[in-house]
Amino acid sequence: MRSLDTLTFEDRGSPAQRERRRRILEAATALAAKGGFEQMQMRAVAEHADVALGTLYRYFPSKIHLLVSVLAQQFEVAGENLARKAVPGDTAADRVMFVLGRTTQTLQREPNLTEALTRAFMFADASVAQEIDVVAAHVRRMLLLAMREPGTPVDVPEPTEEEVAITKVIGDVWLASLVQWVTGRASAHDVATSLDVAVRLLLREPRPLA
Amino acid sequence: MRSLDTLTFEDRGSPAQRERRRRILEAATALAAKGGFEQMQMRAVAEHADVALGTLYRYFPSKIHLLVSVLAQQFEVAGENLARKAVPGDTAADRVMFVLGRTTQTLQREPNLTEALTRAFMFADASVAQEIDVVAAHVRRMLLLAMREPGTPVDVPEPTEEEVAITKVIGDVWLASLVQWVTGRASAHDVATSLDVAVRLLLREPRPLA
DNA sequence: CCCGAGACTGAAACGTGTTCTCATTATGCA
DNA sequence: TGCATAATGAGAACACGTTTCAGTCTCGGG
Repeated sequence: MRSLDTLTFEDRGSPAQRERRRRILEAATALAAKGGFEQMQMRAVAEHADVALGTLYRYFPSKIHLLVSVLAQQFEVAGENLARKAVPGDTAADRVMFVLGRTTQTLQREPNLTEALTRAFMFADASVAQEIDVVAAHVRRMLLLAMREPGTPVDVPEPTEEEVAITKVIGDVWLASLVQWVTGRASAHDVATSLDVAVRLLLREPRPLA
Repeated sequence: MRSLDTLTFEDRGSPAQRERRRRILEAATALAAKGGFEQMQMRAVAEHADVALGTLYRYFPSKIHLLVSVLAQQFEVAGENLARKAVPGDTAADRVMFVLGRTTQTLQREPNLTEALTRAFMFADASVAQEIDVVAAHVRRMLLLAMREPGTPVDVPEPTEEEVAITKVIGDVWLASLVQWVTGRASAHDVATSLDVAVRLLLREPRPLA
């Protein structure tokens, strides 16, 4: 079965097909925002998007694939917004915290949607690797952008191993915190605190060679 | 050794009930070890444990509850083994890495079981908070034990905020790495590397390394 | 314009987690 | 002991993700 959903593949197909895909993602987003993971049901998505259930499954081979694709779409928008103007903050830690705080706030404004997307992301297995990579790349890029001096291109010069390692750790902490938040095991404040601690510990200055 | 509250809960009921509970956990563990999350099916657990399906659900209100309870049990055993002798290593980082490496290795020796337990843990919602807390407490305790000088009791003196924050971050990274491993998005080596990086960054000695 | 290959639809069907029903058995108490 | 209550067993039933299938529609090549 052909997978249709990475960015490069998104533009494939006839206009009618792109339109169907758009309607499906829109319906999935709306339903997830309304009732979270459990209430975003495949039959309901198909109905709202006005496609047959079989067609929905041709476009997205599982509920998890669909939700992770929604997540990728959300991060794409967030990444674009972020790239529009320079990240404020004097130190890397400040800038990273700004980005994390802003994105986290956006996510928390739609708690049901975030719950659905986070759980899907966590439950995804190897078959969703392609979609997962899209999301991971967005996150990595956002964090690297923030760690660099404002105005510096994100990939020139190549990020150091240390920088990549730090973005990985921060991404992990962010994800784990979000999971705790969506499952009601941590408050929004707890999430902010965890991130603050992690960023302070990881990006404290001056950074001795590690 | 009854160090944690679960045991008080676990010991409730008649001998026949405790025996049923034991058989259920045993069957769940065996089935998960054999076929992972998907193949640990509730009907099969009930059959292997020789209880009716309804009874299984009276003891564990969902598959997730059951698997997280198995996880708590596993960590209890691991914690006991760990407490038996002092953690080797000259620095906190060394000792934490030792504990993480050893536990991770144990988990990776039963990949299907670990997959099942990790996914259940990640998928758990607020209704599983009690079981989740047991697991989290075990992890926190293990890491604090390793960070302290060998022989120091883990709770005397009270862990500092910084110590607790660090254990939280390390726990998050550990969990995120495990998720990536069980979903085939990272190799065992990748997990070790992630943990090593995180621990080095978080627990680097105050003075630049000698 | 027509044809054939896919794509789409509508509906049924399947698998597994979960719930429900009701008869039977175990338990604790007067 | 005998009874009220709760726990258990056996199995049907239900919900939702997923698959399948027969028929219909669409579209690009001849």
